Amino acid sequence: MKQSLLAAPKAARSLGNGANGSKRLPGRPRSEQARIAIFRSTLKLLQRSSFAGLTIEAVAADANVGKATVYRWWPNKGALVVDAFASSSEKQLHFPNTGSVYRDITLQMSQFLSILRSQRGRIVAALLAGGQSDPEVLAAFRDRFLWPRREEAYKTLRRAIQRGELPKNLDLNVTLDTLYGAIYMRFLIRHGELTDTYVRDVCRTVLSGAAQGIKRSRHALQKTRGKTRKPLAVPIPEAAQ
Amino acid sequence: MKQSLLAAPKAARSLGNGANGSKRLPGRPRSEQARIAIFRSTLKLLQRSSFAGLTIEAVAADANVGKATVYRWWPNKGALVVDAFASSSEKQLHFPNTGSVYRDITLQMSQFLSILRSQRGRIVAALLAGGQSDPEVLAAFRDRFLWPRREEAYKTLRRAIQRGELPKNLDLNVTLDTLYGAIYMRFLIRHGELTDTYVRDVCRTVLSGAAQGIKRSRHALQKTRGKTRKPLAVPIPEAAQ
DNA sequence: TCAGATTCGATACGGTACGTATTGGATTCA
DNA sequence: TGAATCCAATACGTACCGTATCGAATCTGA
Repeated sequence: MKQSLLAAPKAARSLGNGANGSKRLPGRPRSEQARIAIFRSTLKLLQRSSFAGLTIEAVAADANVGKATVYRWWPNKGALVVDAFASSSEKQLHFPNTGSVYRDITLQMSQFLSILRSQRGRIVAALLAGGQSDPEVLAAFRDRFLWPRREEAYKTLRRAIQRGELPKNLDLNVTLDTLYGAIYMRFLIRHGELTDTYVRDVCRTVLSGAAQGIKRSRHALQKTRGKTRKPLAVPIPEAAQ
Repeated sequence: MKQSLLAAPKAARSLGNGANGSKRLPGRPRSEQARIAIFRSTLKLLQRSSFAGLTIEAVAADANVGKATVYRWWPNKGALVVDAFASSSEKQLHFPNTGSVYRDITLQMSQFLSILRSQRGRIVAALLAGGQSDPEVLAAFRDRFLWPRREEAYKTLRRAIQRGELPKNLDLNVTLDTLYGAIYMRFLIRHGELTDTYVRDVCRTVLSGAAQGIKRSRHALQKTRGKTRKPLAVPIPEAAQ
């Protein structure tokens, strides 16, 4: 029986002497110390190796833990890596609220970029690479990393729509995939530099395209009449100033 | 000594009884039949497995070829996969010249999409996944797949600039990464459907954004004066008609 | 015609990591 | 105290790695 990477570990035992009110199961409780050490070693080794190069044996050895202990709680490498990554990437990459979509998104993207460029970027690459052979790894990446951030991105775009910066009928997913796809593509294929200038260029292109909305050759005036659109504020690049 | 994946195989021996004018080296010539069979089996197995799951032993067995024969000509799995893929994807994915950037790119993108959705898409995924652990695989993907297509894409965009559909100072790489990044992202993360509608939405967003060019708050009139810009033709989506 | 060079498929080899099983000791509850 | 569960350590069979060796096949050049 295959086990979902998202489900709780194999046994629903409480961790350590957690005072979670419920009855503690008999027997020796799971070692919180071992769990932490395994996560730490997983992330540490992933920064020097790749997903394919990471071995459970090396993780167990580095964490001073029995190999069977790893296999007891995680069914495979993908589950372990996803868990370790998720535990380390919560409460990160929030969107600001500056009153300008362009600024909100470029700021968050720059944060994202600095993560991708750091050692932790290797982990994102490892997850996406491993996800191509294991659908559950990919699903876990989406559920535990992509969607939480995207929920915030939706709110950011909706605020912009309410301000009149973006049209009401904007397809949020297309907009976000176009924005972030440009980042992911350069990150994964590495055919160009991931700079803050690039972030600004991408945001300027996509957001000004999104601001135009659906072009109507005939009915444009009727639709926008009576609604004053606040023009999208996009900065002038230095070279053109 | 590490060998480049792009270089010729380990020995520069001619294939079969090739009448290439030059002197044939002594000894038994390399078997063209074996080479073809190895490529065929590699691609065949990659459609059912992943990059990580593919083994040289399985390829050799499927091709009825000695394992040493594979290792004689390709230093590792990455080199083999890249070679097999490149040999099968030449002369594909050309850009049309319809007189409209929007049509040129949506048409080529739809072609690309149908490849990604087919069994062959698994090979692209395998290359990009494998490339995250092996920089040479990624380099080979760029050199033998990405750049040849991008050269054509440059020409397509330059034609559009000459027609006045796109501004002269357009950053071609940013434009193309934004266009195709949206495709690669959905393809690799699989969080949304890869449909022709998506292709049109992405193209409309990016190209209308690119058409606006660099917004100048003060000097816009002077710059565009005397040059009649042919407006970018972007179709109206059905839902809005 | 034959010697030399090189490839071929087949097979054997040591090495590494896999995932499982077992063992003996530690920790907790009833 | 006994049952239950965890722990680290270790042994095990399997799969694939990449290399080496073998005799047979195929080509060049003398």
